[in-house]
Amino acid sequence: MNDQYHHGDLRKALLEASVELIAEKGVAGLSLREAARRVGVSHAAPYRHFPDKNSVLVAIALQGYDWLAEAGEAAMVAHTDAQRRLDSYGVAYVLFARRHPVHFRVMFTESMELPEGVLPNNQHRSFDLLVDAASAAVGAGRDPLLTAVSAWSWPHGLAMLILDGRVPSENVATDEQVETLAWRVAAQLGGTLPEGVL
Amino acid sequence: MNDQYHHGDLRKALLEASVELIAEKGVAGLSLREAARRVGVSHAAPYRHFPDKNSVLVAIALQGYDWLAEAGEAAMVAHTDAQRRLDSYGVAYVLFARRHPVHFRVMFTESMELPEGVLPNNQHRSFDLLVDAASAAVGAGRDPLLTAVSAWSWPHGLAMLILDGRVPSENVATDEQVETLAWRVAAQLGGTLPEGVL
DNA sequence: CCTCCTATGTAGACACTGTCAACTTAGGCG
DNA sequence: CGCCTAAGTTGACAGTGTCTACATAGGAGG
Repeated sequence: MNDQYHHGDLRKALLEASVELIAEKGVAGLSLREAARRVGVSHAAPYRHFPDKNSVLVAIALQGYDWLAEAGEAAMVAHTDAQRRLDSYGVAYVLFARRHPVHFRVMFTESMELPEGVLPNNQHRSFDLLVDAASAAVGAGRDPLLTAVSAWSWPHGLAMLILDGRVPSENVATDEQVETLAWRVAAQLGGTLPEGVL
Repeated sequence: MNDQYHHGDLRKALLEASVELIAEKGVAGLSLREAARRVGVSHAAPYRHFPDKNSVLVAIALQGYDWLAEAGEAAMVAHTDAQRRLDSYGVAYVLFARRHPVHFRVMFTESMELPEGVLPNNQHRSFDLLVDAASAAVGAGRDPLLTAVSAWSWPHGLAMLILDGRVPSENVATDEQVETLAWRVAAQLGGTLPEGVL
């Protein structure tokens, strides 16, 4: 009986409905009124939980950054070799984008404006991870920034291209295929292929 | 005296105003009515030249694909070594994104839907170029698709990260810096640095 | 030179959106 | 038990994309 006046956890329900909506119609297709409608609440109710539409996007993005950090950590912990750790992060990055396409898109959508002070320069665990791993992988005298940017660029691009349907779909039909492709790209770009990835 | 009833070339003027608007407020901030207003024409006038808002985005994107193809060709023609040609394409790709950020964003924005039959699977000169160069760079028995995807992923990611302000801005303040960074990333990812790029 | 046809423009309407202000209600705390 | 406040509602406003009906100008054909 929580479909009364007071909803159980409207904030959460709205976020879920928003993610669904974005999955259906894209980030630009998100409408707070439609989300409210789906949750069975009036059109202005969302404003009791979010100051504006952008804040909904921010909430989804922050959730995504956390998940990405977890996935990256989990992937790197299995390896000790610095380059292998970087590659693992990259593969996990691509796989994350594939498994949470809505969150990934929102994280990097132009129309979402992060509040001042929150990741103005990528100050988030998910990015610190990358920078730390890059520093560790850098030989004396090499540039950690360059290493980090390189290690970030290819998974970011690959993830985007896959989500945009720019990689022939028969090559990215399953999560396994995506993971294999990511490893092979990593190898092609200077890493070494771990055993058992073909 | 073309501020009469009939505008000189309203279609072109609208496209220019749209690009300006997007530069100011992002792709999501484009409004046909506002563009019409800036051009000094009524709110429905754009519909004499474009069936809908999406078509404006498509027109901008197609323009961008053409420019990208030109830039890629121009960059590759100077080199004969296959890997060097691929890297050159990548660097030109990043530089293109930097010089035409609006077009680049529109080209890869989720909210633009290309009409059926136009680049459904990247059938455009700009992408053919890449695939051809990849095929040429592939040793016997290696996978051309993998090579193309790899060679596309890093510039695409790097370009996106730069445009999103995710690369510390002091490292990408000028076109020269961007070009140098792109070359260094290419080298870091398996290519070889051409002479004179530091 | 005049007339009429059509491409190009305008005006007005509709449904939808984000957002605000004013009102209502329910549920927990004194 | 009553009241305060967090949470939800209703109604309004400006802005949007898009449609339909109307207006006009400028060139083609007589």
